[in-house]
Amino acid sequence: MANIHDVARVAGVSISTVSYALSGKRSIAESTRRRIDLAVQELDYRPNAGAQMLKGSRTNIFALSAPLHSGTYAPAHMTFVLAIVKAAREYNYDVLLLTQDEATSGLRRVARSSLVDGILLLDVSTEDVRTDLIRELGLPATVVGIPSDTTGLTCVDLDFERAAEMSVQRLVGLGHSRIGLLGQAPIVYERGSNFPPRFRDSFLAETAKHGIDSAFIPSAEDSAGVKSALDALSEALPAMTALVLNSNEPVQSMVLELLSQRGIRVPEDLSVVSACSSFETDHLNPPLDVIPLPSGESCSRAVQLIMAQLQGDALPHVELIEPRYIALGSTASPHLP
Amino acid sequence: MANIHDVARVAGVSISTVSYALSGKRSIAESTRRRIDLAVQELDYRPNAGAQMLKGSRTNIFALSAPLHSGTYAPAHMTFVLAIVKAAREYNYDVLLLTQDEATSGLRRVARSSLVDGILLLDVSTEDVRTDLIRELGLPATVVGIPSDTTGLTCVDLDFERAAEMSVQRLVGLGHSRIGLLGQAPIVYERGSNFPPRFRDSFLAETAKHGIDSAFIPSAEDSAGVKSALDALSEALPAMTALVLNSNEPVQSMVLELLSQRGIRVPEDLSVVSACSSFETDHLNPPLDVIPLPSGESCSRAVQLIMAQLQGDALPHVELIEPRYIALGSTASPHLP
DNA sequence: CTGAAAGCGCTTACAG
DNA sequence: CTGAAAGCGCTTACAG
Repeated sequence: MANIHDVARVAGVSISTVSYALSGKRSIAESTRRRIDLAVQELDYRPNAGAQMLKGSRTNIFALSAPLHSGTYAPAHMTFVLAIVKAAREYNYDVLLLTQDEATSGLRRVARSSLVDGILLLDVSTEDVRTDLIRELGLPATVVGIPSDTTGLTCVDLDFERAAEMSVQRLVGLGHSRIGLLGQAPIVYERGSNFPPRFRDSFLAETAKHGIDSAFIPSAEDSAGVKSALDALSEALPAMTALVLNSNEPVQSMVLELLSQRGIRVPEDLSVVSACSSFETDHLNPPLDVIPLPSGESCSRAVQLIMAQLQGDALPHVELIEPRYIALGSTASPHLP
Repeated sequence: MANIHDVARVAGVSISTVSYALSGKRSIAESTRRRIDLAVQELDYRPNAGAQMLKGSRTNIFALSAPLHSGTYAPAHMTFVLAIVKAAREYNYDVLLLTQDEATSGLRRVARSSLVDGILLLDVSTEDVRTDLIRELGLPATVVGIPSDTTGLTCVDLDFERAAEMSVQRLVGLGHSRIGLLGQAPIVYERGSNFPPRFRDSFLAETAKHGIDSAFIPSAEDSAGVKSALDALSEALPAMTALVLNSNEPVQSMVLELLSQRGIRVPEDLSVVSACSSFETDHLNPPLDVIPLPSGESCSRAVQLIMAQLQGDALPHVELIEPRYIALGSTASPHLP
């Protein structure tokens, strides 16, 4: 493999000139730059990553801690992982993937060996051991999600509270006064996952604020579970005219299938909103109004925030992304009896 | 951050002794080793990754090229990614995640900058540009999946042909003579994905070999698509008594739901086999006989094979993993009319 | 606008 | 059983 000395020799300059030409850290005569570029091309030269890490102050690698918790919807998780990689690449950063098994030990290892410049945390729970570790390591880090104690952390996430409010306001604005919320699997609420409870609590607070009836039921992910969750919802909230879904794609599909089987039309008989969904709802039948879970935006912002920390001009803070409501025709004013 | 000189000073030895003590590459007096271990503990020392890369011949990082193709079932994909990371960690390797956007340029970049010791390819298609690149780079590499031209490549995958044979043989052994195969989305077969066609072709060959009737129908993934695929299958193969599913979890769920709705009992009226499935089938209703897609085994073997290449004792070859048939009660002898 | 040189933190022959 | 020293391939003050 060609090294910087080879390039310098071919271009007829010193290695420092080659280094500066490549980094752009000082001005180089046009003709010199041309010769260096040619030599680089000819030799297919790329600076050795190890040498750059050792000498430079950057490794250009981030660690991504992406544990797959039970109950986490894998496609959404995958979407975030890919979005992080994509966002990191825009700053010329690569991503080292760390998983469940090594949640804290792996982070500690890559941090202490100076293998990474920073840490990105995905899928944080309310009480997450990784957040303590991050405080201890003192490395630049961004958390996607909001743990209960955010002291000293940089966090970014969709504003789930606001998303719940938007869902309710939309439906209340249309005249609904009996709104149900179908949630995720019970385990998701128990294991301290951070956003489903945030959504649920805000939903309940907002409906209460408007003085209307509401009910929340979590739902298992198999068809029997969805069926019984829907039944429980009807029972808890007779004459429900609007339904907010905060669940994964198969569950939402099943709900629509069940409604159709029972002759319940959307939106004529029931308005339905798909809230904080990681997938497209326009191919559902019918397409659902949606507040998207903006993985691209969250991850892109997460990377920007870690880059700012690397440059030293950033203070720990929590950043909430404003939700967008996309109407696709699944909500309407309720039929008044 | 403490470096090797700090450790040497605290332990009262030379840096080379520290290095050898940590690498185990030469024998160290018990008392010396103890002092070094203590110093390492006290300083929380970890060798600098960049320096090790530069000086040592290994970076201890693999690149994992894991593009998410349209039509790929994300949970299965995620399972493989996690299994690769887990397997790599057992050899003290970390994994750098590369995605779609940079399929070849990213691999070239990390290879030419000596950032990685080898490359792992996931989800290869029959004609995959990444395989040519791997031949060109000459770096250790393992491909999970079987492209059409395997010359010079090290490949590992479940033996899908054999899995299809096993499914058919199981059913033929029970006396079935009209066996249907429900496949994945049509796009999966068109875009050159490597295993679904392998499974399909082997299924058709094996049923032909036994002289029995069979039919193959691909299936879209939404409930309407599954319904019409099942109908098409019944039409193509009237009086079908056994069904092989080579599809993702939501589709298999929907199939079982539809069968139940139509009063078709499993296995009394229809034997069903779940083939090459990345998910557990024991919580389906009813649980399905399954030939698992062994992501752990494939990935663990993929990493073993790349480690062997690093040690220089490995020749390019294709390695097929023998499928296992797990009976969970969803197959039985057909009712004779 | 360019170059010579120090040094980042290791590993590993070489030497005893 | 241990140490002194060279050198991996860069970056970056320092100097002109």
